[in-house]
Amino acid sequence: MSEKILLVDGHSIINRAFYGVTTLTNYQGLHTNAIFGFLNTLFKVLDEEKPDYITVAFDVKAPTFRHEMYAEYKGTRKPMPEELHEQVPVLKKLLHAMGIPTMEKAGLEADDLLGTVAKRSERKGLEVIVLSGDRDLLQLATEQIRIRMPKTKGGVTEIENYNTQDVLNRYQITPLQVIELKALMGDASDNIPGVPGIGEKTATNLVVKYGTIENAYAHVEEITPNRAKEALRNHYDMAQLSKTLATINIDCDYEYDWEAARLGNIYTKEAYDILKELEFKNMLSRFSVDAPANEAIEKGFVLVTDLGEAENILERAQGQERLAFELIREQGRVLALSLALPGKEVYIFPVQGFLTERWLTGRLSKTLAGVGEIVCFGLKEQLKFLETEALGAFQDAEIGAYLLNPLKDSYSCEELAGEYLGLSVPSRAELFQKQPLSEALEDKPEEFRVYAGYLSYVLYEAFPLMWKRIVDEGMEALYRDMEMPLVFTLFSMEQAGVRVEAGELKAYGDALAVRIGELEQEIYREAGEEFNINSPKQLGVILFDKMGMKGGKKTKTGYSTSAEVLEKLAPDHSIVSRILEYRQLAKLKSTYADGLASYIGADERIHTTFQQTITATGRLSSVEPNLQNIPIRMELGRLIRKVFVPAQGYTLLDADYSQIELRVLAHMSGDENLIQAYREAQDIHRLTASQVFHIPFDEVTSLQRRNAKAVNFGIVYGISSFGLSQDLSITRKEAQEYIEKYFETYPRIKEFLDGCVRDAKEKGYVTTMFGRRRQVPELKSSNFMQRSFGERVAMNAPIQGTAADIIKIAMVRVDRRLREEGLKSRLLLQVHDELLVEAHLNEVEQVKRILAEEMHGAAQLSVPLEIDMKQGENWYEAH
DNA sequence: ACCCTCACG
DNA sequence: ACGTACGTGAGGGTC
Repeated sequence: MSEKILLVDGHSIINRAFYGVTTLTNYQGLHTNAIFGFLNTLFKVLDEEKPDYITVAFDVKAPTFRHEMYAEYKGTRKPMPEELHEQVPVLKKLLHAMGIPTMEKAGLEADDLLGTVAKRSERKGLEVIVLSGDRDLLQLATEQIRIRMPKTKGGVTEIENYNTQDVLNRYQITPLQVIELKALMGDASDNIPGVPGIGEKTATNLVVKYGTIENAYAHVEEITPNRAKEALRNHYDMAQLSKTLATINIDCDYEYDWEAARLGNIYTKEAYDILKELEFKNMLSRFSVDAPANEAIEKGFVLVTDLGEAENILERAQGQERLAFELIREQGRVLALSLALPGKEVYIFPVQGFLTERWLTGRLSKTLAGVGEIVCFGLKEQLKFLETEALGAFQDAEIGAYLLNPLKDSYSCEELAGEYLGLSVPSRAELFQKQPLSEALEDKPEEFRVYAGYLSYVLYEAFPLMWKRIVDEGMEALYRDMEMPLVFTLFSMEQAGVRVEAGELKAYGDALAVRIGELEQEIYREAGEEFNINSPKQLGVILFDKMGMKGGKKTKTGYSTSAEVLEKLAPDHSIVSRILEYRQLAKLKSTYADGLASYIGADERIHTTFQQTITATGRLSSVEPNLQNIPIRMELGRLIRKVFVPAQGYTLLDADYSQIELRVLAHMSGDENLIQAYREAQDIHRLTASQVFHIPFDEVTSLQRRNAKAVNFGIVYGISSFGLSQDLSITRKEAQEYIEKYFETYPRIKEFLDGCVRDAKEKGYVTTMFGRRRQVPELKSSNFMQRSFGERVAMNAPIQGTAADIIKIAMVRVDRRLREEGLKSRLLLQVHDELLVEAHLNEVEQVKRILAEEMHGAAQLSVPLEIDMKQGENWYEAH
C-alpha cells in the first residue's frame, strides 16, 4: 500500500472554524474558537486517514503574481478581524509543538503551495489528501489526489471526499473545469471579477456544453439565453483574466522536504501545555497519558434487561450516599434509565418486556427517596415521571452549568465531560445523527449502551468538580437556596397550567378575521393589485416602488416596513394606516387567538414551559406557548386577557413589583438622592424630572415627566445618548445633556455604572446582589459596536439580574408558604416582575397576605419594595 | 436557517 | 467612522 500525505489549507480551515464555532475565550481573554474548530477538523481527518506525512499551508501577507496581473485582486477584501488574526500565531505555535510543519512563502498563496506539493507527491506515488473548505481546490482532484471539504449539516460536520469522479457527480464538470466555472462566475471572496450576469447555473451549463471558455467564445453565437451570449461577448477578456487568476500554480519555486513532514507523535508535552492554556479540556484526553481511556470506561456500562437483576441493582442503590441518574426520554415517554452508583458502576435499563416504564420510574422513585445526594441533568423535565418526596437531595448539573456560564444556548452532558473530566464522549448526533432514540435503541444497541452510560457516568464524576467551582465563585447559596428550590416551584406552576376559555378565544379570533378580511380588500383596492401583505418584501415594493412613498432603504435586505417607518407615512397615506391596523390584527390572530388555542389541553388549561437556563441575566423565559408576552399595552390586544380565567371556586390574584429595576439601582448605587426619592415619592418619574430640571414637583409638565421616565429607562438599559435620542426623537446632543444633568443629580449612579464597566473589564464578568454572574466577552472585542454593547450589558445585567433574583426568591417563598399553610391556592405564572396566583375563594385574604409579605420581604433594600396587587375574575381584571 | 416584525418586561 | 438602547419568543416569508 502506498504512503499517504495530508496537505491542509490552513487559512481556509481556520477561517471556516472562526465563523462556524461560537465565540470562545480562555481566561486571558484570548479568542480561541478558530483554533478549536481547526483542531476538531484536523483530528477528525487524522483519525480517519492516519497519514504518513502532513503539512499545513498558510498565506503570507504579501503581493503575489495575481496582484501584479489584476490590481483589484483581493484588494477590497475585508481584513481578517482581530479576533481571528490573533489566533493564527497561536495555532502555528501549537502545530509546531505537535511536530507538524507549516509552509508559506512570500509571493505565493497557500493554494499554489498546496497544488505544487500535491502534484509532486502524486508523481512520487503517494496518495494525496488536500483538506480545504475552498471549492477552488477541487481543480486539483485526480485519482490519487483526494480533496476533503468539511460540510456541516444539521449540526454534524462531515468531511466530504472528492476524487475526479466525485467532482463530476456533484458539479457535472471535471476538476480542471472548476477553473472555467470560476472564470465565468467570478468569486467575491477573492475579488475575481467573472462575467457580470452569469451565475452558477448558466456558468455550469456553458462549461458542460463547451468545456472551456475559449471554446464557448468560439461558439458564442449559439449561446442561449441571449443574456449569457451578450455577457460573454462583452466580457470575454475579463473571463480570460479571471481564468488565469483562478488557476492554481502547480509548479511553484518551492523546496519541499517530505522527510521533515513525516508524521511522528503529535501528542507532545509542549502541545499539551498549549492546549491547557487554551482551555481545550476535552482535547487534552488525546494528549494525556493518565486520562482514563474511553474504552475502559465504556466497558463498565452494563445493560440490564432482566427484571430480577434490575430489582437487585435498584435495591442496592437505595441508601447510597450519592448516585446519578438520567431518564432517557422521547416524545413524553421514557426509553431507558441510566444509573451511576459509587465505584464507577453504571447501569442502563431500557424500557422493554417486564421492565415497563411504570415499574422503572416507580422503582426509581422509591430508590431515590433514600439517597443522600442525587445528581441529574434537567430535573424539571424528569420530575413528571417521578413520585418522590426526597426534594432536598437533588442536584441539577444543568442549573449548575448555567450559573457558571449563562451565555450558552444549551447545555449538555458531553460538554461537562470535556470541561471537568477531560473526556471526549461521543455526541448523540455523532452516534445516531437525526435518528430518533427509540429507533437507535433497536438498531444500534451497542452505541446506545455507550451513549446512555455516559449520561449518568459523567454526571456522577463531574458534579463534585462543578460544585467546587460553584462554591469558589460564590454561587453556593444562589444555587442551593434559590435556583434548586425554584425547579420545584416552576414544575408545580407548569403542572397547574392556567385555565383558558376556548370558546371566548375562538370568538375573539373570529371577530378579528372579519375585520382582517375587510382591511385586506381595502388594501388591495388602494394598491391596485393583490399581494401578500405579510411579506415585508412585497409590501416594500408596493409602497416605495409602485406608490413612490419616501422610505428609503433601511434593512440589509431591502426596505424597512416596520411600524416605526409606517407610522411616519400613515398621516399622508390611508393605505398605510390600514396596513398598520392589518398588521396589528394579524399578529393578534396568528400568535394569540389561533396560537394559544392550539395549546389548550383536555383540562381546559394551557401549560407553558418555564425555561430556567436560557437568559444571560437570570430571568426566566416561557415557551410553548410564551405566556410572558400576552398583550397589554393596546386595548384591543389587552382584551385577550379576559380569556385567562380561574378554575371554578377560585379567583385570580395578580401582584407586581413597582419599578423594581429602578429600586434595585437606587439600592445598589447607594445614591442618597434617589433612595430618598423612593422613600417619599409616589411618582418617581415626576420626582426625577423635578430634581433633574430643578423645578418644583407640582410644576413638572407632562413632557418633562415623559423625558425623565425615558432617561430612567435608559439608565437601566445601559445609557447611551444615541439610544435616548431615538427614544425621545431628540438630537444626540440634547440627549447627552439630559444624561449629564441626570448624573449631576444622582452622582452615585454614575459611579455605580462606571464601576460595573470597570469591574467587567478587569474581571471579565459582572455580578448581581446575590452573586449571579454574567461574563462580558464583548468588552475585549476590537469592534467598537461590540465593545459598546459590552459596556451597556455590564451596566444592565447587574440591575436586571438582581431584579430577577428577587422575584425568584419571592416565588420560592410564596410557593412554600402556600404549601406549608395547607392552602389550595397555587402560583400559575411569572412575568418578570409579576406573579399570577389562582387563589381559592376561601383563602383570598390569606393569599394576599402571603404575596404581599413574601414579595415585599424577598430582599432587604435601602428603598421599600412596593407591590401592586389586584384581584379579578380574569387576567384582564386582575392586572 | 435566517430575516423581519412585533408581543411582553 | 463605526450604527445601538437591555432581556426574551413566535409567526410568517424567503432562500
